[in-house]
Amino acid sequence: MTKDKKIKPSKELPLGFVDRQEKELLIRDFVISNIKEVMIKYGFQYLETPSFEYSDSIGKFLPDKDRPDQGVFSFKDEKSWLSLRYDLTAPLARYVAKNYLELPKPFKRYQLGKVWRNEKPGPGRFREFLQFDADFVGTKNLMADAELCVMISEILEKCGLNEKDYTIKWSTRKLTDALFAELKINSSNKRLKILRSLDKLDRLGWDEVKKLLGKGRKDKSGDFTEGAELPSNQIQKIYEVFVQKKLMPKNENYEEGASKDITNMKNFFEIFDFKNCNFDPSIIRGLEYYTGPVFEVNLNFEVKNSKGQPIQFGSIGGGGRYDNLVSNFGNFECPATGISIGLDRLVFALMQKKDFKIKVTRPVVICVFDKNNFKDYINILNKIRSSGISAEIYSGENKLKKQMEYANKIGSPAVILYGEDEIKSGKATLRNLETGKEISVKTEEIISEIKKII
RNA sequence: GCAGCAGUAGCUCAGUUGGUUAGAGCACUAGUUUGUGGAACUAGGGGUCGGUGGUUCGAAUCCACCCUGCUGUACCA
Repeated sequence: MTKDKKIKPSKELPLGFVDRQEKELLIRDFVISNIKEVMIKYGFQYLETPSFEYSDSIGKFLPDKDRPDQGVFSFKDEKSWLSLRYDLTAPLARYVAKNYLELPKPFKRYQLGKVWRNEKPGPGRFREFLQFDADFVGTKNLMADAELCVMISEILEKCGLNEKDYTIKWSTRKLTDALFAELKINSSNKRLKILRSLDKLDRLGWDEVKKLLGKGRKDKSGDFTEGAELPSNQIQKIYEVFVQKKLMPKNENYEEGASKDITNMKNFFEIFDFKNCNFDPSIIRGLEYYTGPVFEVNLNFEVKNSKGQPIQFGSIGGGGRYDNLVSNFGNFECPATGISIGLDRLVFALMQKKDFKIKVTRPVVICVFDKNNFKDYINILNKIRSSGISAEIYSGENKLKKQMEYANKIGSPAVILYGEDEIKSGKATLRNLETGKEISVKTEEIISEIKKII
């Protein structure tokens, strides 16, 4: 080892990236296996696309800038800009456009994969995370939108949540379209500002959103956010629609769009006999590409950070209909709808749920007394392993005390001692690490005795 | 990006109005027990006090800038 500290490499992780340990990974595997089961049951195809895409095929155009727009990780090879994908929807649109003629219509696929965002991490939010997406491509039928909600609910309940642990809320973007028509707000900039403000209703409450719609808002750290500068009569109108939920006054835009979406969705939920969702006009979802129904999945139990403080957790996923996204790639009509779930966030929350337990398998440890006796140890080891039980021979070079400490630390259920005394008597010693009880067993009986312990 | 708070041992933190060799608990190592973990006791190792520059006889402590983390907020195709 060198004494010069300056040449030691850093042991820190890049901002927003984390190491994940066994418990979290096992819960993630559990969630994934549930997802796969449900997806097969609902008839979705499994797809994988690469982590990198050409920047422009996933919506990043970089005319004269040195780097593609912030938010994505990008680099330039000899010819083109490449970006790590920031979601799974954009690559899906690219994939569908590329294989349009061959694909069945509608095309139903699901995908699990990491996505990356080059932005500031928050509580439970990282710059690399695992996403699950399921989409219907090539249908205008709102049954698809409703079925996505039914399906996601089935996945969550399979993962151990009960119906009170989560909420699915839905609305349609046509509602805000109708509202903008009613209020004669045509500036897309202003529309966007209003949408963003309304999207914060559940987190901030109406009083704060009201400030955002008007002159602006100061948050609790003292930072000021500019408002949309709407006059108070317009704000009042928005209040009636989105908070009081008195529905829209009659106008053609509403009748033809939002109203149809809403009755359609309600109808399908009824036919599916699906009750665990609520119509909520304040569900907006910031994304600009949504065109119809939108939905959001929220968890209802308290989530804490590593310091034990409760945090604003927000939604674990959501989705909606994006009828124009795929057609960006070509001159064909291609309506679509889909849902995304942030798996790491779901797992993070599941880990904190009191009644949620995951089984971690740890090996029985065979202690080493005599380095010349590995033949016996391996015999015992093979016998245990071939019966399907996890086991290992202590792989270090320490004395018994250290071996016991090791077994204790890894959470091993039991150790097997086979030293001079055991060789003489022909019986191994099996120590239950939880109770500390030791018994002497013939090698043939080892397995049945271990099974009593684990 | 903006704002608030924070950075002292592997971890959690203490460190008085600036004053010699910088502390505790947990963890680690060794021993009490050379064939026995989770308890106890004894001893020990481990820190450029986030970084750089400044003020000072003297800085973990004061000042400036930077870096990192947490929380909120903005943006999020």
